[in-house]
Amino acid sequence: MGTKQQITERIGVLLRDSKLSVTDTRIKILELFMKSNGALEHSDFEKLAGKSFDRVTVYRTLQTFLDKGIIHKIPTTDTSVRYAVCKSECSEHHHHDHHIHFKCETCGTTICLDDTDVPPIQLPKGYAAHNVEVVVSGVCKSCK
Amino acid sequence: MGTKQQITERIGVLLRDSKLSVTDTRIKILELFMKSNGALEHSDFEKLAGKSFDRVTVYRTLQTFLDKGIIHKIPTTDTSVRYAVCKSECSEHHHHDHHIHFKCETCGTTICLDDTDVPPIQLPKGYAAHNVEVVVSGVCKSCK
DNA sequence: AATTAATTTGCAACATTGTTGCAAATTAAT
DNA sequence: ATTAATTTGCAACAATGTTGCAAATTAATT
Repeated sequence: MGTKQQITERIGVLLRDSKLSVTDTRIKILELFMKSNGALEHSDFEKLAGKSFDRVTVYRTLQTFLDKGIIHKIPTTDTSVRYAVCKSECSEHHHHDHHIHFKCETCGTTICLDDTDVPPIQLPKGYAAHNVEVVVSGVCKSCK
Repeated sequence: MGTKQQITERIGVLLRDSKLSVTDTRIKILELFMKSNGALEHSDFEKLAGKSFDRVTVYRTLQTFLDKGIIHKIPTTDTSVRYAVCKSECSEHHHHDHHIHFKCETCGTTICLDDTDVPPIQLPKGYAAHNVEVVVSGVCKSCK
């Protein structure tokens, strides 16, 4: 992962590449993503960072990162929205998240299984697929 | 689908089988599910049924139906929760929703593709799968 | 390096969504 | 028909998400 110094540097590059100002909030939020081994939801930022930034700023920052293809959403069956950082192939307006997501029922974390491809799906006649989301739930490596 | 009379009869049987009282609210909500060709979210009930029942009652009714295996949730990437009626194989505490879900980007409806199986997923070593959720988005038959 | 322009942030106020306790009403059981 | 059990609606609250706008920060310009 590199030193804290190096991470901050990498985040700076990432933000500038996305034509975004480099601000404390954005650095901090990306740091949280990189430290975490799983997906984060909105409430996690308040828990992890305390009151270091405003709720509204978090909403706006996450939306900005989504727009720029820096993070992506993971579907859930509850009202929370989970976010994870995209890999390099993602770009503005075009996400290439051809991986599946895994939610551990024991520890609760959701992770991207980057090396597990989404299988081809044979849809009924007349349907055109643009995107396939797969979320597997079960027990993860660390919890078994 | 049958006449309105027949539908009400079927709903009564369904509720009694689930050991639930047969009430106006429950009948009405199940009617809405059966009339609708897609999944419904909470706000739909207020739109479709107006003020005919209380918001709290809807929350509680949907929760009850979930508990009894009458309906199931469909994952989304937003804060809404979508529900659809289960097929007969579903029972209390055990859902067998081995079908995929399709969300049309044009008309916005989400449907169950009951005849499209969830493909097998090869997880990395150490992971155990209990449930696989697949949501495909694209253009549906009616919108193409 | 200082000034200006553009962007981002935080606050306040509000809108929406989900939850809980409890009394009244409805349904089921006797 | 009466009693018991369940369900509903209301009120009040908690949590979550949104918008406008002024102040602060960052980036661009001279």
